[in-house]
Amino acid sequence: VTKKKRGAYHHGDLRRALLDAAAGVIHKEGVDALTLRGVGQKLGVSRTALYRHFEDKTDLLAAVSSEGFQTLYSEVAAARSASRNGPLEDMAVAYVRFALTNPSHFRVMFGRAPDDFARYPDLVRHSQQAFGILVETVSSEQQAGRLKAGEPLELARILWSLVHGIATLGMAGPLKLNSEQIDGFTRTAARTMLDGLAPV
Amino acid sequence: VTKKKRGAYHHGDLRRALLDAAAGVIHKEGVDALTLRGVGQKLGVSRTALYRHFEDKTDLLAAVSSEGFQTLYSEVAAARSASRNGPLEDMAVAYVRFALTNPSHFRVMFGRAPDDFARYPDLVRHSQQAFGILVETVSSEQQAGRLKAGEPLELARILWSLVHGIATLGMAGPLKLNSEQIDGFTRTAARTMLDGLAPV
DNA sequence: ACCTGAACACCGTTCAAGT
DNA sequence: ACCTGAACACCGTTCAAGT
Repeated sequence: VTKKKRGAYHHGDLRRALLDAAAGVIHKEGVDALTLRGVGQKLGVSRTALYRHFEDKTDLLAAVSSEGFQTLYSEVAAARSASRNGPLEDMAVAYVRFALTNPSHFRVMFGRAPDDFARYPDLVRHSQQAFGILVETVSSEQQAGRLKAGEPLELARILWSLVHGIATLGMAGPLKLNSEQIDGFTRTAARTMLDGLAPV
Repeated sequence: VTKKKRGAYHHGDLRRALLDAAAGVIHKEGVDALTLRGVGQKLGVSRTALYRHFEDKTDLLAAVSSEGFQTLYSEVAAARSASRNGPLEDMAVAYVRFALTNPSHFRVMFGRAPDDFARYPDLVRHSQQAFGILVETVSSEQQAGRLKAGEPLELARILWSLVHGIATLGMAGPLKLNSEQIDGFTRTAARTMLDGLAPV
């Protein structure tokens, strides 16, 4: 975040800078602390400059959310590639880790009313991509005989619910697990579920 | 919501009225639409009358949240008493139904940063009570030989995560299930998990 | 005790005007 | 095109004053 001299134009990639600044505030202080005026000020830009790049505040949040889904996707994909304990278990750990490392960002991605974000095709696409890798992995695990038969979409939804629940509750506190315990808990939960999904 | 003549005192249970009005706005229009001024106006009361009963807006939301946990608890408890398909499965359905029937209320209960609500003992107590009935049920199902042995607290956490994930994702849309499908999905998910939890 | 209006320090957003 | 300050219609919250 570099200041620039007053009166000069930004003339860099202001959109990128706004996105990074917004994500930074969200990460450090939470969504409630995010104000368009504050972000502008931080970049040495007027409070309305933002409207050249985003329709409104929701639009900004949708873009931040969209980038969150891209990060989530790539971290889950990396976990699958480097998997040591089975792809589904390691993907689950990566998902939960992302949530606990970026709790405010995660809340922006999932904490809003569905309609708020439905009209952002980019966001919808990236969130579907993040789910897609799970469905795909379930399918290939079935074909490899490591998972019981059944509609892969349904099995994926069940697994996603479990992992998402751990992420949400672990974050919100009620699970009362610290960051060292959470990995182990996630693995236990995944294995418990997988035992029930083992081939007969 | 009855209007009263201008200038007169409220002199009823204003706290109760404020709580109900707030919950009503949250239910119908979402949390973002909740303003202290609007609630006061709806009750024919000045915009600062509320501060005689609540410290600030967060305090109001904590109280609304607390009542949400009480409702959730009693609906889950009722489902256990009237259970036909096993207590855990029917409790799961009740939990998810509550979330989908009161999505905005549910988001207020779970969607905030943990620290926001930690300092409200009433809220903490009621949310723990809601979790307590699950731990207790897991424990009694184990004693009845219908669940495999193990730390009941851990098994309860796993089950809670699954059910909470369904509630959150079902609500947010990504699960893409309508209210008729969600019951069936919840039952399937619970059974899938329970198969893995069956005694050996 | 309980309630009031006025005032303060903020917001997001619009818009005519500048370069 | 991109950026600006002024203005508008809101917020939550504080506070001295009323009954």
